[in-house]
Order: sequence, then structure tokens, then C-alpha cells
Amino acid sequence: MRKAGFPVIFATGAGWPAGDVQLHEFSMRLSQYFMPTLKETPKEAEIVSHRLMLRAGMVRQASAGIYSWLPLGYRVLRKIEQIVREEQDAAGYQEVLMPTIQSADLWKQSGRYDDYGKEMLRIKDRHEREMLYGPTNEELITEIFRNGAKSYRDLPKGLYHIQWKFRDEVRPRFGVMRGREFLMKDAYSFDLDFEAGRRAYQKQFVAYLRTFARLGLKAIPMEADTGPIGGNLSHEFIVLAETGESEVFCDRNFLEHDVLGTAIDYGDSASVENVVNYFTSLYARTDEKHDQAAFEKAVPAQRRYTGRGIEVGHIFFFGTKYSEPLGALVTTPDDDAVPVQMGSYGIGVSRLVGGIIEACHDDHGIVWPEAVAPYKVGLVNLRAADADCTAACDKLYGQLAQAGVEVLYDDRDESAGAKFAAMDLIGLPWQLVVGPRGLENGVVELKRRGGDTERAELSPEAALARLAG
RNA sequence: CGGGGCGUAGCUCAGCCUGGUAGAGUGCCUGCUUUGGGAGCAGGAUGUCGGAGGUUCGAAUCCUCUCGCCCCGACCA
Repeated sequence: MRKAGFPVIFATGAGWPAGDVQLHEFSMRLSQYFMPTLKETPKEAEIVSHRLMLRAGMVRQASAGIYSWLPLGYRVLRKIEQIVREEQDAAGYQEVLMPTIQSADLWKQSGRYDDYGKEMLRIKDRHEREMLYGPTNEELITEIFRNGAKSYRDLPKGLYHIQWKFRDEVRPRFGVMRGREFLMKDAYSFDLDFEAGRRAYQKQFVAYLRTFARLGLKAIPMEADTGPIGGNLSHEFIVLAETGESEVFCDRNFLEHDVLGTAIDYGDSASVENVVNYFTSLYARTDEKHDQAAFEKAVPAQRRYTGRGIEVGHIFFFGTKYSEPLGALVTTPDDDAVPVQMGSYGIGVSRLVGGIIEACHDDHGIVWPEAVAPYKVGLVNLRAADADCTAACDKLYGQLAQAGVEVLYDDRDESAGAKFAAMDLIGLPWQLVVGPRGLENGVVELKRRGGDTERAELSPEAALARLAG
């Protein structure tokens, strides 16, 4: 969502109210939006994020663990994706796009065609060739690299893509948090030797800290098992949420450190390493690895934090695990041929939508962090049948859109209660409430969605200034 | 893949035990009245009762098979 240079489209065709300005990038009338909200919770949804996503009209289940994204949900997904993209770019990674469907050949070379078992969705094409819907992309990216880079002069390199993947989970659950089809960012680093590879790993470590902080989350890096991907340098990033699947023990210093407040120079490996060293020196473990005695020894009582969390990212350094069997060799300055050193770095983009809701909601609905909210402001017209009230709303709507403030305008002829409930449910950070009662006194009401119950009556001009500022 | 549960209106669910030809709330449509926290009254539309077979004069209901979905466990971004 761009902040400047936004497109302005004047509607002239049928279907739009005559003379109305349509600013698709920034604004939407609820009367025209496809946002099928539900008053009651569909029975298949157990956990809060799944319930809220269905009720808010963000997604619909297509089949077990597979979802369609409706406009509201897709907007959030794209915002998360964009933040992830910006931080990958900032860390010096280049975006590519690999296919969802892959040939089995490379997977046989790496030996994972058998290892992956039934989780891998196997397909045959019309020529009876063995294909698969990619559960991940190490093999393919290694082949791409192998064909395009031959020398140490081509290193280091970092590539990433954001693509749908499929893992045929035995038991998909928790809505988009544990779907079979999911959107994932995966990045891959290519370096000449272990030391350079370790630096690449550390860059991603910092990029992850920044990414999750920008998403409005507290994410804690924890030493992790390497799982079927293999290797020995690995961290999981766990987002704190009361409803998280695993119990987490950590030093409170994690929660208080502001990574975004620190300027990062990715070109300065010493400063990157400092950040990594700080975070890896603090105690942080999931219940599986938790050692109460070690916890008490490492962390003073007042700094001990116990909570729950959801895994949203995982980074690995795995050296030559794929470059060796797949023959991704580079020539060294001494004219030797050595397998390239690799790491891979995943973020579950679609999972994050659910993860953020798990971390950010209350009894009334979602409470979006501003960075990923589908719209910044919900403009509520309390009396759509009242000409003056509607005129005031229409004016504010146009002004907000022109100012580049993303606004969803509830212009429906519904009861006030229904509108408030819908706004709370979809969780936009600001509610701008306009009713005849306030207008008599020249004021509108501006409410902050969420904990701090910030709420003020002020003139429309002041509200506009506050939101556009 | 082991254990459990559920499929009846868009959504939540009743009816099933004890067979007689389908209901409620909510949502949707129309009209009127309302309007600051999911409004009121009146009228209206909506179902291959998940599917297939069987038993029966007759099946949402009983029997068999099957498909789908959910929960717990093992597994995982």
C-alpha cells in the first residue's frame, strides 16, 4: 500500500454512484464491499483466530486445511507479505518466483523424495511423469543457483521467494495456522565458506527480528531442532500469544529491547553480529527444551517471563547438505571446486495472519496492529438515512482518501449497534464515528480500537488532522 | 495413522431413542416504525435432511457401506 503517488480513479461507468470518486487503493464503502460477516461462529472453528477470520469474512474454507482469501483477509495477507518483502530486500536478498509444481527428479537426487513421505503431495502428469506440489524449495533453488553461478566471484548471493506451498498434513487444524496449503517466504543464502555462511545466517536473524517487530509482534528467537531439513545452526522465531501452542520461558529483556530503534547496517558484519550475540545470550526456550534450574541460574527472578507462543519463522544454516548431492559447485580463487555453503530461512506468511490475531484480539474481535490492518480507519455513519449526517460522512470519506488514509466507510443503512459490532469484529485501529447527536455540537468521535480505550470528541477537521498526521 | 464426535435452511441448532412425509432462532427479501452498542411489528422466500444401497405400505429417523468435516494423540512453518 503506497503512501504517496496513489492512483485516483474517477468512476464514470455503470455500477458506481454517479460522481463518486473511487479510490480503490485507499478506500471502500462497506455497502459495496464483499465482506460476509457472521454473527455466529461456524462450528468447525475452535481457536480464536480461526473463529474471528471466518466471522470477519476474511477467509472461507475450501476443504480441509485449504482456504480461499476474501477481500478483507487478502488485504492483510498482502500487507504482511509486503513487510516481509521489504525487510528481505533491505537485507540484500533478491526476489524470485519458483513454481508450485516441481519435478520429482531433483528430489530423488537430494534423497528427500523418499524422506518426505506422505506429507508430500505427489502428482502425475499426462505423460505419467512424477511431479509434486512443492512443500519447500531447497532442491529447486540449488539447481537454479548451480546453473547460474560458477565462481567464488558470484558469491555471496541471497535469493528469496514468496509462494504457496503444500504439505499434506495428517491433521490440518487451527485454520490458516496449520493449513495444508500455505503462503511462505523462503530465502536461501549462498556463500563460499562456513564463515561467510554464518554471516549470512546472522543477517537473516536480524532481518527476522525487524520483520516481526514491524508486524507489531513480540517474536523471540529460540534454538531449535533442525528437523527434516538438517544442519546445525537453527533458530525458531516464536510469537508470544496467550493461545499459543507451546509454553515459552524467556528473559524479559527480549520483550523490552526495541530492534527497530537501532539502525542496522547489513554491510557491517560486526554490528550485525552484536545484535545476534545479544539475543542469543538471553535465555529463551520452549517447554520441550526448558530447564528450570538453568532458567533460574541465567535469569534473575524479576526478569523471568513465562508465556505461550506460536512458531512463525525458522532459519537454518545447513552448509553443503543440498549443494553436495546436487553438484552446486563453485570455483575458488585457487581453482578448486567446492560445494556452495547454504542456509534457508522461512516465514509462514499465511500462518502469521492467524498468529497476529491470536496475539491481538479481545472479546469483541480482532485488534489489528496498524502495520497490517486492512484499513487504518473505519468511518461509521450512524444515520445513513439522515442527509446531513451522510453529507458529513461523505466529506470525511473523500478527505481521508485524498490524504492517503486507508478508510473503510460503513455507509450501510443498519442500526448503530450492528455497525459498532461489525467494526469491533474486523478490528480496524481507528473508528471515526459520526452521528446526528454529535454533529449538532460540531463534533465527531474518534476511538482507538484496543486496550488503551483512547476516545475523544473533536471537530471533523481535527479528527482528519489526527488521522492523516 | 490410532481414539472420539458431527453432517437437517447462508449460520447456530431442535427433530432421530419410540418410522407417518421437516422446524426454531438468526441471517435474507418486502413494507412500516425505529436508530449512539448486532432494533420492533407485519408479511415472504429458502432444504437432493452429506451420498448410495437395504428393511418397510411409508425412512431425516432403523440397518449396511461410503464421502466430508471437527476434536484429542503422534507429527509439523
